Amino acid sequence: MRKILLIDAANALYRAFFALPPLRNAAGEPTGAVLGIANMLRKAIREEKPDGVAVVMDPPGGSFRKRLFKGYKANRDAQPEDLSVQIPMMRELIAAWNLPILQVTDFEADDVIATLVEQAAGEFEVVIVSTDKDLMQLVTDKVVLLDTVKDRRVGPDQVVERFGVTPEHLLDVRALVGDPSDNIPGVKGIGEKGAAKLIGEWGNLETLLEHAAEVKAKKAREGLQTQADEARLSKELATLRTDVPLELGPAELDLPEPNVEVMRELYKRLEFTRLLAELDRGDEQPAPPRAALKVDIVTTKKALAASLKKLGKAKKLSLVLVGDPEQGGLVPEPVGIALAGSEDAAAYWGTGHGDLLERPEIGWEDVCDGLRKLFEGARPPAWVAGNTKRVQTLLGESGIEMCPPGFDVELAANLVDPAAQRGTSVLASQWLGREHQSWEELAGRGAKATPPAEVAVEVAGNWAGEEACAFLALEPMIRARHKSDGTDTLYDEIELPLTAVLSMVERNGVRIDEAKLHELSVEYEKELARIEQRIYELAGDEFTINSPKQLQVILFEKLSLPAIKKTKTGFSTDESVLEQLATEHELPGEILAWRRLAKLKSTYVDALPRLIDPRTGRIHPTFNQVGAATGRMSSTHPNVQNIPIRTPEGIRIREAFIAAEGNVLLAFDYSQVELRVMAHFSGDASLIDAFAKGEDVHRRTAAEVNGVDPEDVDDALRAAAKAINFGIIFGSSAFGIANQLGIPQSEAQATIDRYFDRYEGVRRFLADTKEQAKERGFVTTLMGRRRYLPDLASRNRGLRMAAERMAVNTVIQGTAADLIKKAMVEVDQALRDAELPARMILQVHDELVFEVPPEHVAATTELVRACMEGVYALEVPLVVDVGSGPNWRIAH
DNA sequence: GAGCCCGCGTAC
DNA sequence: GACGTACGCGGGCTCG
Repeated sequence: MRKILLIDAANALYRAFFALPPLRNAAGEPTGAVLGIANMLRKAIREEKPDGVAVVMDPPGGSFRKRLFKGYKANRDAQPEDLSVQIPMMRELIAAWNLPILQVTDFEADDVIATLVEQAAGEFEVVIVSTDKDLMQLVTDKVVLLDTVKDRRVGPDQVVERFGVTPEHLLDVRALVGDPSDNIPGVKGIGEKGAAKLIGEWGNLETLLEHAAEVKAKKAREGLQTQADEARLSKELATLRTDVPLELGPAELDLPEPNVEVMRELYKRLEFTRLLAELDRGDEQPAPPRAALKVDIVTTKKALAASLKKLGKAKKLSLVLVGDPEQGGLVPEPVGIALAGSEDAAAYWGTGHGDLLERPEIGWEDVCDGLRKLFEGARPPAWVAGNTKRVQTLLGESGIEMCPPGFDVELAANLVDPAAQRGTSVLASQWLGREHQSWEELAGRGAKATPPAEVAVEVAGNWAGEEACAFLALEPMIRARHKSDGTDTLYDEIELPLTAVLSMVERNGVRIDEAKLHELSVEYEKELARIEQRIYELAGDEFTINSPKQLQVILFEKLSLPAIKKTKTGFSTDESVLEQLATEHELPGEILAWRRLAKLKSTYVDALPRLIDPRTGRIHPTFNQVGAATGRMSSTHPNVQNIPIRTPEGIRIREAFIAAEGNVLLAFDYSQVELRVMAHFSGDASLIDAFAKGEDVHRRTAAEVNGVDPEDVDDALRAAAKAINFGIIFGSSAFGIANQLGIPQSEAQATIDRYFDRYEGVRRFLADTKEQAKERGFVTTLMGRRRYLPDLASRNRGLRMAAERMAVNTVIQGTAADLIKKAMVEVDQALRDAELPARMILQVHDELVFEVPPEHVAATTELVRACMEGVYALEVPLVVDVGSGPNWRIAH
């Protein structure tokens, strides 16, 4: 029997897009989804050996279903720009294969496929490459769905397994369940399990609806009785048409010869190196999915000695630690470590694995001894890891001070494309075209995950060894990319050395005054209870104050206060709304007061003590060196970068961040760093002059924009100027600024216009930045950090404008991040050189905090300030404000 | 109960 | 639609 292969292009494209890391070629074009399709086509044709192939696509402009039901697919998100631009590339690819594309106006791809299946009935075997549930109704013993990614086929048995009914009954089940992704309503209260049971009992939808009253489950019965029409509509929507007019029938499909020349050019342009190599080899066999790899599983002292001998010869070692994922604090002891000296061989030293059959006889101490032998010699090998900061912190805690790392895979990949931040091991495997699981895929995620210690030592070892080898293979590829992108200096001189500095910052940690927080907790508790009673009195009812949903009922239904703003799910009760309502009723003001205290209590006062490490009595935040797409860092467990400062109640929390016994805190703050960066880039004469003279820039701006003397600028004028200065950095519109200042939009616009008349250079900088970003598809910071912004080319105005704001903001925010990161590396070195005992303990975007004995305050102040101010010669001076004291409130 | 999203609020 | 970058809390929903 002849076999035909039908490719559901949209399904494959979406799947590849979301499953694969967002690869790009050097020209900045996104290519990941097309690579996915290319692999899928190659694999499906090679393995299925079909007699005929067709690619099926949805037509532009939707299908007849939209007329049946206005809401059809209405809740779909807009197609991401990075995906849209890959559709023409996909067409090029299909053309190179010489495959026909079937696309019929007013019918979806699913209908085309159903029609082909109908026409093929009995005469052809049909393989549909798709994971779409709607297509499962077509499955028979001659028609299967193929998932090339997971290598899974869906036949009648799999449908029964998945849905509990045979394919013929699937439509009825789908009618009840609906499909949120297509906005098909279904019947509320009935899920997949319930639907299968009901259809199993009653045979089909109509019979079930007739006997709805007899259904036992209350929710389902009521649903069926009230939503019969929805169910029928859902069924109609999910029913595939088999009468689509087609230019080609199953008998006309064949397996054409691909156009190798066209394909080669396309692969070259898209930089599909592995496919290209395969094409050039004329290789019919696929490249091996896994590198042939040998992992030496070491669990005995004897084997460890032998392994050490072998590894001792390597000039470079790649390390992969296996252990519990960090939950903040100083990470726990790992259960094993993989070490690879070459791309095809690794060792895994297992210690903590609990296999009963082969419990390792070596312990973590033995591993540490081994590592010392390898790394603490006179000429230690270079070393590489996925997250070198974590390795340094963790081994450091075990008493092994590692030399600075040679390469950090996650960091390096981030500099190539900061948006590509998910699952680095997976991403890594994509660069190499090699299958490699993430740890989550191997062991599961969250509560259901197998703890590392319970994963068999061979399994963990093979995984870790594979990853270690992959890192070695990745290094030259990513380095080459850095070189061509111009991110190599940023990487070598700032980001990589910074890992060691941050590792130390995390290990230093911050001392917390637990007693003080406890006091605050008790005090806030009392006050909250008091406000709570008052709120219940005013509301005339008890409710969960922290629930916006319940609060809406009280405010807008019970008290009939005016609803001012909407959120996605209802009416907003945020601060600005409550502020406005406070003029009409006493309750909103009390809610605000309650919220402020409750926020402080739950997020800081009560949460911080729980993070104190009992071994050090301090909190040890984890810094994500590339936490933000702009290059800024972020912090977790806790987030030390959003500790309150603006309100009197909030600032008391800073008093709980204290210096170690016999020390003080020293805080260094870059003054107006982002505005200075803007002055530098724009070359704006007036702005540069203001900074050169050390003036108060906001005051100067207010004076210039309003044509008055700086002495005559009052608080309101200065505040307005400040809002505009910051607004420029954020890309605010008149609307945004008007909102923030509570002035009419026209007035805000007039002020903005006057601003740009006075600051011509700033206007030009904004325009130039956007224009260049559009040309290149990305922006760069002072140190060459890149951020791709594909939405700059979007046809959607909202998306495009947002991307333009990000472009400007990234240049400024990212440059400020570059500067402080560079300063951190240099300060760290300078403190060592000067042998000062100051310890860096915090970074808050434009601020560095140190802990230092009082007798060294003067020297440290001098040295750190000089480093920070001299980090880069901008067109304007960099100025650092310094403060010191027993706690962070006073030091800042 | 775990996991996720939402609304909200904190910082720079 | 309208101001950029983060993290984290409690409520509440879904799923098993």
